Order: sequence, then C-alpha cells, then structure tokens
Amino acid sequence: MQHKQREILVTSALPYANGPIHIGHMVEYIQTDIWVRFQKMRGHLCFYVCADDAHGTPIMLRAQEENITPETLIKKMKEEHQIDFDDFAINFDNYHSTHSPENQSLANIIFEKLDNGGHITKRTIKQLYDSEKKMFLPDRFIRGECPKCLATDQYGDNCEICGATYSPTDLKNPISAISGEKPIEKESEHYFFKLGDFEEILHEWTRAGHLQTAVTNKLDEWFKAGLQEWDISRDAPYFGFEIPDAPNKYFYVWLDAPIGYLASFQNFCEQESLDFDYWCKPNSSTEMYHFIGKDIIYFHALFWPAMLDGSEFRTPSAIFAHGFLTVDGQKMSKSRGTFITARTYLDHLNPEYLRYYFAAKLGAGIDDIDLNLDDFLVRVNSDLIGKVINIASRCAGFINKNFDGKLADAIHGPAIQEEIKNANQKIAEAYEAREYSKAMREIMILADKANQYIDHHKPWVVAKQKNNSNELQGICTTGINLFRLLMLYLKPVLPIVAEKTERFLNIKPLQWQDAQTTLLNHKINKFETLMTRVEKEKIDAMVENSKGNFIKT
RNA sequence: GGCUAUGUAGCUCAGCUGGUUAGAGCACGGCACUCAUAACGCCGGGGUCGGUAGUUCAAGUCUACCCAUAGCCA
Repeated sequence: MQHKQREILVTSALPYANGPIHIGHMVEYIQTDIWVRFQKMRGHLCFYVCADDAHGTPIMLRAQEENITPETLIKKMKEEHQIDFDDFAINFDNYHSTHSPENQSLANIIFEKLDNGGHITKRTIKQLYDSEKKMFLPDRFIRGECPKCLATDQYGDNCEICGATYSPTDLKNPISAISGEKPIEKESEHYFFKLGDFEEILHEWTRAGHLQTAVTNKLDEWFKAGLQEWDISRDAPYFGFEIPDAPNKYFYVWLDAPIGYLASFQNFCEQESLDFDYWCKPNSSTEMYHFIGKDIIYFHALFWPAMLDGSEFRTPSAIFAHGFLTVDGQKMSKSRGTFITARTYLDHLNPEYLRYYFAAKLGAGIDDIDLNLDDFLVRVNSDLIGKVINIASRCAGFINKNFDGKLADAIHGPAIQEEIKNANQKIAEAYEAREYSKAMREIMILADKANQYIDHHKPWVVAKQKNNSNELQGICTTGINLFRLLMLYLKPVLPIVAEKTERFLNIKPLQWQDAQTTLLNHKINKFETLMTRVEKEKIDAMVENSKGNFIKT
C-alpha cells in the first residue's frame, strides 16, 4: 500500500508587505496548508515555503509617509504577517522575505542567464514623471479623466466606469496621486524580457497538464494576442534590487517576487543542509507546486516558467489557482464591515471554524467562494460540533464512568468500522486533487452514519441493563474508534482539534496509515471540550469591529 | 468593450462522457429519544435546474443569443 516517498516543494503567493493579511488572503494559505499537512500525514517529504513580497513603489511611499525606512516597514509587516499565519495554524517550513541576500543573488543569476541567452532587450520609453517628487509614476499613482468616457478621477491603467484600458499617457488632465502636481512626460531606458522567445515552449507547457483547464483557456487569449515583451526595470528612486551593471535601474517588483519562492527555499536548504540544486535544477525528480489566486495567473503561468526555463532552473510541476472570496455574496467592503482582517477575525473567532468552512467550499477550480456569515454559523456548528465531536462526547462518558477510561478489547460494530476505515482512500484522493469540498461531504456522511450506529445501539439503554457491560463497552469503543477515524481524516483541516483529540485518546500524532488500525484495550483520558460552538454575537462583533476599519492597502 | 468563468430547493452546494419520477446538508413542519456542547435518530413539505430559441427519440447536462454576478486585459 505504501507508495514511494514523494519529494514535494509547495508555495503560496507572497503577501505584499504593505498591508495586513485579510480573510481573502487566508483562502489561499488555508488551502495550501491543508494540502501540505495532508501530504505530510501521508508520509511524504513535503516543504512549504513562503515569504513577504517586500519591494516596489507602494512600499517605498508608505515608508516615506510613516517617516521610516522601507527596511523598517517591511520588517514590521513581516512580523505581523507571521503572527497572523501562526495563529491560523499555517505551518510554513520557512518564511522569508524577497528583500534578502538569497533573493538578490538568485534574481541576479536569473537575469544574467536570461541576458546571456539574448532574452533581455533595452528600449527607451516615455512615461509620466512627477517633477516635484522626482520620480516616474506607476499607473496606479496617476489619476485623470478617462480618454473614452471622460469619467473623472480614474487610474492610469483602466477606467472603472466604462472598463476601457489605456496607457497613462492617454489620460486627460492627469495629476500625480502623490504630489497632486501635473506630471510631465519623460523618457527613460527600460529593460524588457522577451517573452515571445518562449512562445513555443510555453504553448506546449501550458497544455501539458500543469494547469487547470479554465486557466489554459484563459491563456489562449493571450497567446492569440501575441506575447509581448515584459518591462522588468524601474528607475530610481525605487525600493528593490539594483540591476547588475545598470546604475539607478531596479528590478521591477514582479520580477523578483516569484524568485522569492526559490530564495525562501534556498534559505531553508541552508538551515537544513538540503541540496538546493537537487530540487531546483532542470529535470529534478522532485515536485514543485505554486498555489496562487487567479488574478496572478499571468505571472505564474507565463513569465515564471519562461524565466525558469531561460535560466536553467526546473519549471513548476503545476500551478494551482483558486478564486476570490466574497462575503455575503459581495466583494469585501469596509463600509459593510466585511473587509475582515485576519487579526480582527482572530480577535473574535476560532481559526479552525474558518479553516473548516473554506475546506467545505473549496474545490480544484478557480471559482470564487462565498463566506456567507449565516451559513458559516450553522455549517460549522452542525457539522463539527453537532455531528463529529458529538460522537466522542456521547461515548466518552460511558467509557470513563463505567470502565475507568479503558476501551474494550474487541469492536462491537465491525461493519461500520470497516466502512469508515475503507473510505480513507476516497477521501485521500479528494485531498490530493484539492477537492476538499468533496472530502468534507464524504466525511460528514460518515459522521451521520456513526451517529446512526450509536442511536441504533442505544448505549444509554444498555447501560441500565444488568450484565451487559461488555456490550456497552463494545458499542462505545466502536464510537470512539469511528470518531478517531473521522478526526484523522479532518486533521489536515483541523490540526488543533486533532491535537486535542490525540491528547484525549492518549495516542501518538495521527498519520494517514493509522486508519488501518483500531484502538483497543487502551486507556483514554477524560473528555475535554474539543471545540465550542460559533456564537452569533461574536460574528456580529467582528463585523462591527471591521466597519470603518480603514486600512491602507 | 474583448475574453474567461459562474448562475440548480429559503441558505450552502452535488449532479461523470445528454437517458428512468432532479439529489445532499442546513433551515422549516411532524414523530421519537434523552447518552451527548438544546446535540442525535425517523418521516415529510419545498425546485418548470437564470431567460429565450435550437440540435436530439431524449437536455440541468450540447449550440446560439440574452440577462445577472465575478475576475482578467501584461
């Protein structure tokens, strides 16, 4: 049964070091963490690395605003992010920063390889320039009238009113969002990555099973339009890495961001004495997966494999994109109190509620998922407390009271035990395929059956009969074992409850292969509350707390 | 505007390559039970599967158009 041990490197997209983590971000980290925990439970070697994305104009400007250095800002943000992740039980093996020596060195190596391969070109372009702040303005920092519909106060890249896309120099009456001054046009030499050089390789790669079909379809559009050269440099002042032999030219933040995956892993390899090259060189037998949001598919499915291919690194085994989070059917909104930060959530609610709720909704596709707060309350309460934990709670009392915590030496309901045990393969397949909603549905059906079993055999009736203590012990031992299996299946999603369960059952940390065994003739501990119900008041307080919580992003 | 998705009971979602009277959980109504964090069990009501037109012996499942929602347009 035991397969060959796989070697798997997993990443989540790097959060930007300019704002707090919110529950929309958490969809991804929870999705990834569940997958990684599952792989580890299966006995595979699996590493989960991430980092803060710490470069770019927004960070530079925010630091200026706060009168601190960018380094101070990103250090502070990284600490905050890590605490949030920790409190959500996101179990990174390494959490690094793109502003790190490893990342600089890798960015240089990759750039130089691409340059030597003839994949970098230079060209002078015209951009809007803020002469007061003495800097070129990114699209998002220019406001003006839409050239098409004349709507006022639009960004430099597209119009939110009519949806037109254009270049910032097309805007009418543009002003700098930083100084409020009218920008001037100014020329500058930029570096470009010739993505078109990789068209054939990419076309093939994007169809070779590394992407979800919806993603492949989406990319078709871009192939049809023709792959454009990608502008990878920015002029000083910029917070980032200076391009080798190009004074005052910096790598665009999106160039070194994905490299941050490798940098974090390299940093991890140094700590753990692992062979970085073994994992990252072409044709490596190891696996590498990137979990991302669907908004950044372009960078991960085109630029990134092209960059890797052109610089003699292995390409990803797969890119797993997910959809966005809406709350109560709408985009998260600060005024409605549905722009909920990770911290605000944690101030009021148990992280595992959200882990379960997301798991119950996540499939392998790129569909958006909705956090419906009313549904969240009843779903978590009825599934987790009403169904699963209830099984332990209704059996534990008998075992502790009548048998001094000792389980019987034979199971009373072998049929149901077998059924739930045999479900492990189907559930594992669902986890592996990132079909968590399927896995959760499956587990809850089994939980219903476990409750039916107990109801059918009525231990509370048996307990009142004389000379029937063997049967009572057998029934409850079965119930406890069913619960143990269900918690094993839920462990990737609910690591904290799983740990409490292991303590309660007085067993070693559950691994997937433990589904093959039965707990018999074994002393368990007194039942402790494993999880309490979600309370409506807490949700209301969280929403109230999120209102007017105007965080700059 | 172009493109990619999504739209199934009050809510959240299953429905594989088209094929018997469209499913589940929750919520709701009734019954039963009292071991359990008012939890669990049994029974039941509830949907013309976003709309229109088509292909087919047969469409929630295919095609076209329309409407709504979300995202992308480097």
